[in-house]
Amino acid sequence: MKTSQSVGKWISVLYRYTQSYLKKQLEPFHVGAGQLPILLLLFQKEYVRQVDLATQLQLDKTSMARTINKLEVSGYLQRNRDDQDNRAYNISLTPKAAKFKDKLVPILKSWTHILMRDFTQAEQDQFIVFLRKAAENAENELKGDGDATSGTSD
Amino acid sequence: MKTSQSVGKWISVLYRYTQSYLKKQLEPFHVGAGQLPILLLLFQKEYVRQVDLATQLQLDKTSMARTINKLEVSGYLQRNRDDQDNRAYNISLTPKAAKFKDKLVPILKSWTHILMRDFTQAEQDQFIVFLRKAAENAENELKGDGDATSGTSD
DNA sequence: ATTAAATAGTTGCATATACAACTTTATTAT
DNA sequence: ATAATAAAGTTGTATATGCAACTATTTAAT
Repeated sequence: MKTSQSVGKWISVLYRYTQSYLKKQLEPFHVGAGQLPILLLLFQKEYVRQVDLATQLQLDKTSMARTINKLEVSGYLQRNRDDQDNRAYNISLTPKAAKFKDKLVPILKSWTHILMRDFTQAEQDQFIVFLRKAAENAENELKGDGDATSGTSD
Repeated sequence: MKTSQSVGKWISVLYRYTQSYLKKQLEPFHVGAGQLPILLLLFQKEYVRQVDLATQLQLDKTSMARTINKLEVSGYLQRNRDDQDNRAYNISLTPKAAKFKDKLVPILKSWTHILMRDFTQAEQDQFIVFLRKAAENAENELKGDGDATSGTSD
């Protein structure tokens, strides 16, 4: 099998399909697909500093700034200056966002369900293991992990 | 394991890391990551109609139009009106693109190697099977039904 | 304390991409 | 043949995202 190209290709396809599906499903709520990860994280944390959102979601901080801005304008988030650090914002959900949770979670589950059709539970788990491992490998490469020796052999 | 969110998340992370890596590697050649799939396809087909490029790469035709335009401006592609159909363009590589192949392929391979570090060959194959299957499931959902059995060629 | 260096955020600019609406050509149906 | 419909491409507009450069603060160094 010609692995060289396929991984990237299918990841790209899956990414775009996912964006497309979520965009459509989320239309009634005036939320974009890119905004979801923030909400999801905040369903669990109460409040998080903006920079930490970027780090934890592995997004550029400038993208984060803009995405948060959209969510604030549409009334899902609020920003408060951190008492300790006057540069930082603490981001937290509004009641509107809390109420939205019950709509959002099923949408996400439905998409996962669609993607994983005909996967056994074991396969699903294995798939996720692969994805995480690949992501970790990617991250080690991009933030210089030093050992870049394995390069182009094949 | 919490599958519901993870698949989408890691796909997104992998997609973005891939774009980032390729962008950097391709900088010297003035080619963007989004332009690669077209070149790769044309390394194998001599010429392809614009609309077929979009279909085969599973990209929107308007995105395709713009991407092809960039590649034409930077001298990698040429468009010729189809003799039979005066609406259609046949897209083909320029010599510049042909020469670029020797640089491009290793870059792609290196990224795959990075992602697949510590994967056995069997795991790599399995991973690809999962990705394709998920993509097929997604496609079946988004385009109601239809033939997602692109199979064989990649 | 002052200054230098690091951090949190923002803005400008660029790429990748999709959807809707539109133009130009082809194809089909009557 | 005509009209109606479909297909190939393009343009306007919007989202998601990253990098460089910049501002405002905080922290570390001397």
